[in-house]
Amino acid sequence: MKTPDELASAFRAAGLKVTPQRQLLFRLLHGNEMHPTAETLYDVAVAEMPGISLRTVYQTLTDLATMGELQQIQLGGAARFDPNVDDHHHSVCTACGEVRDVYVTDADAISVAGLDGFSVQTARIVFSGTCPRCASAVDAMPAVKQ
Amino acid sequence: MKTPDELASAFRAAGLKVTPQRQLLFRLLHGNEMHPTAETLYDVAVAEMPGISLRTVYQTLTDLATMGELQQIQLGGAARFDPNVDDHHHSVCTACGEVRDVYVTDADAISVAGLDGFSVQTARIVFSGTCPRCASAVDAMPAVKQ
DNA sequence: TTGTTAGTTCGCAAGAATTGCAGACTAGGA
DNA sequence: TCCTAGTCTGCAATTCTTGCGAACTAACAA
Repeated sequence: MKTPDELASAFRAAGLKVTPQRQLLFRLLHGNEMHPTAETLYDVAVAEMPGISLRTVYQTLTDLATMGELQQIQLGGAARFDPNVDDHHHSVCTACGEVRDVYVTDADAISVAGLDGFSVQTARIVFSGTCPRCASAVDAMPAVKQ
Repeated sequence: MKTPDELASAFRAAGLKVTPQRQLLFRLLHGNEMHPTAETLYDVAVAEMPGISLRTVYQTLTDLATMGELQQIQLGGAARFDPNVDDHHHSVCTACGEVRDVYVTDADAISVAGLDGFSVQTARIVFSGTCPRCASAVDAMPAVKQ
């Protein structure tokens, strides 16, 4: 994602206004690797700007996603937003729900069957499994009877 | 997914009952490549069994997914269900929303960075783009002024 | 065949996530 | 400073899904 200043310019260039609410969200998102939901981001935003509405957070996130400054990730439950728009993918821990960025190289090496003329714009990979922290938490747990 | 008869046995073996509603759904799902939502499947089911409830469809789909007989796909909007539990992936047309199965080989060839001890259980790829039908529909459309 | 009961179905209400709307407000140019 | 297109907020509405309880029934035993 662009820097807050660059986003401000981009918004003005697009005929959109740069409001304090938007500036706050630009700042909270920049470099953010938490893959927040709208609600999560709202919680943080409210702490800095009491009175900002969840509606505005949704609106701004949607705007940014439409402009391609944000990647929207659907994993079931609330959508997550990722300011990292580099070509990358995600891992999701099925235990704690944490989402992390994953970089895949040699993706061109794979062979795909069944596309039958389908023209691919994006290919997104989601790795599901257990993050190191949750894996060690299980190890540390006392045995549980089934 | 197993055949309806095999599913019936599996359900009984698991201490679950085989009701007419479930048998109908087993049948509607078997070999189904439509990737239906719960609602879509319900519409078809009601036609054959007036009175079956959407609640039961959700319940049965959840049961099947828990048993691993069904893959649940989250793409935003309603969840889709895929009785094909082979190792495969999906393409989604951004124009018409159609979901199709896609088979990827040599997937092991890719290199992944950033997993950092994350233990992968499943990797799912979603290809987004335009299906042949929608692509040709666009070609056939008169030019539109922006 | 009948009785028993654990599991199921159904309808409704509730919950979570998201969007539509309208009135008050304001950024940014004239 | 004024004007106005665009924005913000709160609320209602919508969509998708799940919780719950009463009525029902598959499946097993007698």
